[in-house]
Amino acid sequence: MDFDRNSSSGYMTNWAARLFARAIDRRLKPLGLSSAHMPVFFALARGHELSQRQLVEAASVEQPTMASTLQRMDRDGLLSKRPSPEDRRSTLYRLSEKGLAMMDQVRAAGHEVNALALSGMDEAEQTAYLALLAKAVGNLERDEPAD
Amino acid sequence: MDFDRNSSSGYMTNWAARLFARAIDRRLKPLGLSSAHMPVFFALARGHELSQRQLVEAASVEQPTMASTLQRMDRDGLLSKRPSPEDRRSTLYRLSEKGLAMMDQVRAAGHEVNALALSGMDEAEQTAYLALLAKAVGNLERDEPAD
DNA sequence: GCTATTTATATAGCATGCAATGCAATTAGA
DNA sequence: TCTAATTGCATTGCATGCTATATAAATAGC
Repeated sequence: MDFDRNSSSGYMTNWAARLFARAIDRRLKPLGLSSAHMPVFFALARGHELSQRQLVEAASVEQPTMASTLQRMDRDGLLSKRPSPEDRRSTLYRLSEKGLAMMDQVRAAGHEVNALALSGMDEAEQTAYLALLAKAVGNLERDEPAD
Repeated sequence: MDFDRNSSSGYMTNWAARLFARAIDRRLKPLGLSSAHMPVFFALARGHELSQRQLVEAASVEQPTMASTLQRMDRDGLLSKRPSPEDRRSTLYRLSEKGLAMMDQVRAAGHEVNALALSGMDEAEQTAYLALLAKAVGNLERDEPAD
C-alpha cells in the first residue's frame, strides 16, 4: 500500500499551513508585510513592549528565527527599540508609529483568511478543527527535546 | 479583544506544521534526509520515474521549490536522472540505489510521527482531523491565483 | 509551414525557519 | 564573595519555500 498524501496528517497539515501563509502574504504584501510578522504585531498590540525572549514565547519560534524577523522589521521601520533598564543583555521592542498604523489591516487580513479557510464548516466543526490542532500540537511538543 | 493565537486556525495550523516537520527532521537527520524529501520519496516509490513537473504536482509545491529540492537530492546521491526520450526539455528522475535503500526508514518515520501526532484521538477524531484539513485546503486553494 | 502560445525547466533574489555555537551579563551555590 | 551554571542574544550556515523572470522546446492556429 502506497503512502497517500491525503491520508497523512503531517502532509495535510503542512499543505494547509503553506496555503494559509500564501493567502496572508498576498493580502499583506501591499503593506510590505508577511505572515511571519503577525505574531509580533499581535504580541506588541496596544503599545506593549516586550523583549526578544518574550516574543519568542509569544510566537513559538526558535530564538534565531525571531532575531532575524525582528532585524528585518527594524530595518523596515516597523519597530522601536530601547535597552532594557533591568537587564543589560536585553532589548525591549515596541511597534513604531508606522507599525501601529498597520495594525488594523494586519488584524483584518488575519480574520479574513481564517474565515475563508473555515468557510463551509459549522460552529462545531470550526471548534473541532482548533481542538484537534491543539491536541496534535500538544502531542508533538512532547516529542521535542527538553528545554 | 486581542488576537488569541490558540483561536486562530492559521496560527495553529502553522504551528502544528512546524512541529510535524521538526519531528520528522529529527528522525531523518541520521540518514541525511528531511521532511521535504518525503513527498519525492513516496512519488518515486517502487522505481517510479517522473519528470520535475509530475513531482511538482505530487508534492504541491511551486516549481522552483521542487527544482532546488531535486538539486540537493541529486547532489546527495539520492537520485538518478536521464533526459526524457519524449521531450527534450524534460528530465526524468528516479531514486538511486542509495535512495531506494532508505525508503523503509522514510516510510517508518512518516507513520511514526503521524501516529504520535494523532495519539489520544479516537478513530472518528482522526478522520475528522483529515477531513477538516482537506476542507481548509480546498477553501484556501480557491483563493490562489488562477493557474 | 510559420508565427504565437504554451509548457518544462532554470535562475536570481529574498524571507522564514532551524540547529549549532559563542559571548557577555546575570543568577545560584558553596 | 567567588566560581559555576544559566540566561539573553548574536551569528553562522543551511534548507525550504516563495515570486518574478528568462529560455528553449513543443504545440496550436492559421
